Amino acid sequence: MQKSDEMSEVDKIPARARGRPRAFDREAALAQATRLFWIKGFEATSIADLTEAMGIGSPSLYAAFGSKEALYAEALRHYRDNNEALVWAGFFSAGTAREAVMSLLMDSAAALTGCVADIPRGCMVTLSSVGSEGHADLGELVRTARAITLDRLKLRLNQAISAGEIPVSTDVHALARFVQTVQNGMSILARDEATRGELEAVAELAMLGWDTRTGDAEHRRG
Amino acid sequence: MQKSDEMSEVDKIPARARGRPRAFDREAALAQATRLFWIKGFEATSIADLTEAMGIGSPSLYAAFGSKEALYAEALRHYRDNNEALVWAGFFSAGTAREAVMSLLMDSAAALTGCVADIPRGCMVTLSSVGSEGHADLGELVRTARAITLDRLKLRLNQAISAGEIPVSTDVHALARFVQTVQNGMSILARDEATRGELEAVAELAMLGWDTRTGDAEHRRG
DNA sequence: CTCTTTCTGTAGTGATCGACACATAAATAG
DNA sequence: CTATTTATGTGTCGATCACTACAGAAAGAG
Repeated sequence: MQKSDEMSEVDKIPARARGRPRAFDREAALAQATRLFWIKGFEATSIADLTEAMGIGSPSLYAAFGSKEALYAEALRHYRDNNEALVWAGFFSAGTAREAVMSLLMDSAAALTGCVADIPRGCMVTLSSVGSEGHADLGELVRTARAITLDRLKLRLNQAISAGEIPVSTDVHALARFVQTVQNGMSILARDEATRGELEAVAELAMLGWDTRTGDAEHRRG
Repeated sequence: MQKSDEMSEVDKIPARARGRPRAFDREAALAQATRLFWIKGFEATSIADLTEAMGIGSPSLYAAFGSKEALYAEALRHYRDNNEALVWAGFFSAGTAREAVMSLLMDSAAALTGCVADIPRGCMVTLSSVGSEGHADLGELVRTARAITLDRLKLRLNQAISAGEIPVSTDVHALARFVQTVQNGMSILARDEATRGELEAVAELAMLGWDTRTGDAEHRRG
């Protein structure tokens, strides 16, 4: 099921494959395809749209990526590799679960509104709707990607309980679902042109619920 | 721009139009079209899908609705007329802004998971992505529909301020954006098979943020 | 050089897209 | 009855869909 002769044992010194060399930068073309899928979605993006944006002919596209579905799958990977850190770096480097979640929501507010890089608004994974009948495999792929957020949040919350940071009685699943809900909702608002400041205010309000639920009184306001 | 000879002055006693009568129930067919658009979205739903679900031929569809875009616009209206009350009835009948928002989120948790009627998961308007280039008019239509939620929330919050229910210092816009974000996020979770109970827990956590922000101490937990 | 391998551009595959021409059927108006 | 009006079913329009056959071009291997 996988191309086996892509990465041979000879890796150092490119060592020109065999035949005529590819005339375009595969990663650069993939980046353009990712951007297009991100903005328009899978169904609404045609091969003609893609070849124009990538600057190549359709035979080159199919030779390099296999099919539209396979290209989308690779675009998802490229999206993760290049944009995940924008939203999750602070989460993973934070000292407490509260700071981690706060970072996640604040960085999301910035990233989803295209304020930290020249990227489209909203999350490509969150807003993807390829799962709606047909393309079942791609649907499963994006649904799995969406589930990762929940897993990471629950893992971090459980660590916080072990560390005594938040009460053992905390409903980890519900709290993680809440944060996931807020982040998802921010993607939709971002696509409807909400500003970074508006989403940051939403993040702050979300953290108030966090503080109350986890009994962290020192951060409360009002 | 409107069909002028649809509702003539003679309204009582149907008074058979003139030619051959329509062989199908227009509203029933529209209901089927709405359901299909709701589940699959505008782009992914083809005329063939629609005619099959509606049980009519394509000439009948075009004679009755004009075009795919016009049918979608009518489907949006049908969606609002038949489903808005499921989510907004409690909001409008509530005595306080807090109860109104709580009702909105709780009823959303039930409706979005298909628990109160035989309807698809998630909100048709929230999850619609017809705005992504092409079909600019439909994009504007759904964006306007999405904005109504924010308007209603802000209106209700301002009333609450006038009534002395919440502090004058409350950031109405931010709080409304927050509730809108949570409701939007719930649509995405609902489509990913989250349960009514999970979304209700999310709604409760969201209300904790509300209570802290509005200084409503009696509802706090922890 | 020739042979093999791989990529590129032209051109086009069958399938499906949204939308409609046309003839016929079913109603009213006279 | 005939004339008019409207809806339906068959068949199909040009455009676009995802995808490829084919021939030539550009590289290494011998």
